[in-house]
Amino acid sequence: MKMSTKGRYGLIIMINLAKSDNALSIHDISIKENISEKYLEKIMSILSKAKLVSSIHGKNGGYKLNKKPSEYTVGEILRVLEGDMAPAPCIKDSSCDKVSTCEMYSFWNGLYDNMNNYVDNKTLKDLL
Amino acid sequence: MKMSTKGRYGLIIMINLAKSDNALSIHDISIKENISEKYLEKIMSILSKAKLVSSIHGKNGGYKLNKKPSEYTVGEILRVLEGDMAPAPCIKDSSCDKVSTCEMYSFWNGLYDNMNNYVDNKTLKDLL
DNA sequence: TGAATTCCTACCAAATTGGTAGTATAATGA
DNA sequence: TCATTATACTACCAATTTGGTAGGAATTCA
Repeated sequence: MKMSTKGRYGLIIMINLAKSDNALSIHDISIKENISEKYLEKIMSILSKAKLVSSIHGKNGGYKLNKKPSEYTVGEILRVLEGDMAPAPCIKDSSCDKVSTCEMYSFWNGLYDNMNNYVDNKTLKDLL
Repeated sequence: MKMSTKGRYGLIIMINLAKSDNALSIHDISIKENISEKYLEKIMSILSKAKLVSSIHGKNGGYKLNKKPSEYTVGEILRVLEGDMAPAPCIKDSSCDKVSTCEMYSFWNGLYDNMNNYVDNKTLKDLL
């Protein structure tokens, strides 16, 4: 039950973008946060493909947010980077036919609701 | 943010033991839950070393709980199998010196509290 | 045109996950 | 006492995930 660096670094990136008026390049963020440019690039690519940020090519380019910080929930950012937070497969894929009698199903489901509720009720702006 | 099979199977095992008056062998549980004996054995060994269950050698042997189901929190079981649920390293190891100014620290800490609170307020008996 | 920048494909090492195999050790009960 | 039924321990292994690195192509600006 840990966040990987992808989720944690991704959130750091988003906070940096939220605090900046102009676009930030990978190079800028790399220096500021001491994360390798190559690894940042990979994380940026995920954020960009998910349309959470948009990119500006060429000189003076970089990345910027697509919405106001208050319009991003932390949940939507983390889900893009880490995938869904369902603690057990039965919560999402319904491949288990024992859910109706399973003692654990409602437990996992409750944990899932709890976590989602927490991350979806914080916006990027709340973190600043 | 997923539970591994170790945590999930481990909880299944504990529920089986909670429902049984006498000791259950790995063989019994393996058949009932369709989990390989060898993998069950590995998980049992973790539970046993953590003193959550005790083992009985020889014929008619097996494993049994050390306490009443109502005296186990689900949290203590999951922590033994999965480790602590701290979503970010800064929550547990204090190796990061930026926590006082970090925008994310209280966010991760809140998530951590939330999850612990949920799993520590359910007992094994609650799951039955 | 040249520098700065993103974009894309590939590769890689280490750790974790989800096991399997074989044998030693202990307890029981006939 | 001895075969049977269990756990205990050590070692191995394949697949996946994590956390990167390398190199070059495409784009934009000055």
